[in-house]
Amino acid sequence: MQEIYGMPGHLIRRAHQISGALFAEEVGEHDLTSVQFSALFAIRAYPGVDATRLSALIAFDRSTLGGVLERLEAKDWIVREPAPADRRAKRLRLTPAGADLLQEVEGPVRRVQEKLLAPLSPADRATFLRLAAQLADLHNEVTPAPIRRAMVG
Amino acid sequence: MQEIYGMPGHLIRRAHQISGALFAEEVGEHDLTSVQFSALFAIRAYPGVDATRLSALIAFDRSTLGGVLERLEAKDWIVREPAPADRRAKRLRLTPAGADLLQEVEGPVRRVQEKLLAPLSPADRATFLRLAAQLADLHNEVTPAPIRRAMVG
DNA sequence: CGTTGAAAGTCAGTATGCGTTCTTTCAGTG
DNA sequence: CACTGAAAGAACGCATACTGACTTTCAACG
Repeated sequence: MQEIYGMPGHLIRRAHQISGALFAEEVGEHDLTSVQFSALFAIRAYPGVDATRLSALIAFDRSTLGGVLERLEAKDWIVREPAPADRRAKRLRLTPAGADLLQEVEGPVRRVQEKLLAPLSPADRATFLRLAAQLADLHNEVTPAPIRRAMVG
Repeated sequence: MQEIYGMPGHLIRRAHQISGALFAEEVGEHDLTSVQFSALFAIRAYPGVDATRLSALIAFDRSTLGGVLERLEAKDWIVREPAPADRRAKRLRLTPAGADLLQEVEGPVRRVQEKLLAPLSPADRATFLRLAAQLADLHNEVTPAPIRRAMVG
């Protein structure tokens, strides 16, 4: 079993599992998941994005994002208004309630990140983040790569 | 958006996403997921385990594991036989086909792990694994912790 | 030996995550 | 301006994940 415990794939799955558990612990009472938080955050940063660009921004699968946006809309945190120039696209915006919620949870979300890295020494935290970012960035071909400097908004 | 891109939670989600994509690329043709591979591997290491101990060994949610085992059984890779001493439990074993498959995919699975870490220098790979293991180990309270030295088999 | 609390599995409900397909709409081309 | 290929969403199917409830069975205890 040591083979599995040492596999990067297994360790990454565990880290993801832990990340989700911590997020639920700190933010779950707001009825918000980490995925939904990322979507709200990105919509605030780029008011009026369409779903496809949003999916690229935060590296979500397009199909998955549909359901996420549906739930956010049902909770009255975002609206999907038709784009004037393109009748296929729908522009996404936060509602006042969505903006309020986002502000409320930013503290708790920061705490999640701190708790997540708490087992590492401060120096190791920086190293871990650097290596994780490097790993993700250099694998942008295999998954929906984020558009860092997209022509959005 | 830089805030999100630098969050450990986001980076870990990306790493998990990439890991899954690489696994599908290398092993997907065998109709096997990374989750199913872990289960098969652990069952081979501990023939006769029950589902609850298996879930602890590989850090799976117990409810989730039910469906995974069902699919493995449907593909004739494992059998669930009633435990003689405890009529609640079902002992898990590989079928010959399951054992064959596992051997077949071990090479490809190793390649997945190598590709996953390929963006890092050899020294950084070791560091990343060490830190990820440390992070996972020291968070064992918040999620189903693996029983490293369980009294199984 | 009967009661009781816990363990093993299952099931229902909700939320991702990804592949595939289909419709609608657009944009470039001849 | 008709045609074609591509883009944007929506919808369907499968596979995790996890919570909570429920049944069956066991084991410990008085």
